[in-house]
Amino acid sequence: MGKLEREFYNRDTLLVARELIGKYLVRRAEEGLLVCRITETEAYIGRMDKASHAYQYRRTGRTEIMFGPPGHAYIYFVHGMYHCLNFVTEPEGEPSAVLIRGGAPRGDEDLLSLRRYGIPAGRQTKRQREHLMDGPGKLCLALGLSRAENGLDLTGDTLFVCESLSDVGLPPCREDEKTMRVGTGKRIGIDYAEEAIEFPWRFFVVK
DNA sequence: CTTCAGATGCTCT
DNA sequence: GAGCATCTGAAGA
Repeated sequence: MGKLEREFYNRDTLLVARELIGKYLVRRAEEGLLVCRITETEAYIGRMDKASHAYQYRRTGRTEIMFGPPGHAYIYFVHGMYHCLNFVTEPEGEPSAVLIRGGAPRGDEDLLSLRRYGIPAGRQTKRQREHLMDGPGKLCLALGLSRAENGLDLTGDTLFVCESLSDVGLPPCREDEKTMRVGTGKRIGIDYAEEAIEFPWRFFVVK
């Protein structure tokens, strides 16, 4: 129980991606703890995956962090406007990561809403409430993550994953107590990846 | 509900 | 210079 340790990430990327579903992502910010339940992930394995930035061990300034030890954040900038959060997996030298594609707000929802929309949760429209962090770019906005956080050690205190809300002093969430099933499917937004388009490497919560 | 154009700038060749 | 692990609002069904 408690915060996930480095050995959790030092494993097969598909297993890590699947097991992250339902766990809690915590970011310690200046204004307080930003928390969400992880609801959607995708696996990327550089060794043989054409969708990975590190395909065939392609090592550049951007992919460098994936070649290091597991349990670190890989955050990159896309489409001129957004950021995507990943967790580095597998032993050092095997460039692999899990993309955090979506979350559900937990804890103080005002903090998340202020980061994402600049207004407290109570002033959100229904549409805003339902799409607060249901995509990788939106999730980074709500959690206040950008390249400044690239490389953060997930075994530290500023960005980490834990098993239970009680691990960060929050009461349990009714919704999360229900038995959860994990769905799988093709990854999103990788039309360039040829045969890798078909890999069922996306994982998500199904009610 | 779905589709689609446009925004916008870093990253790699 | 081309492309991108995205998002939004508008318009149509």
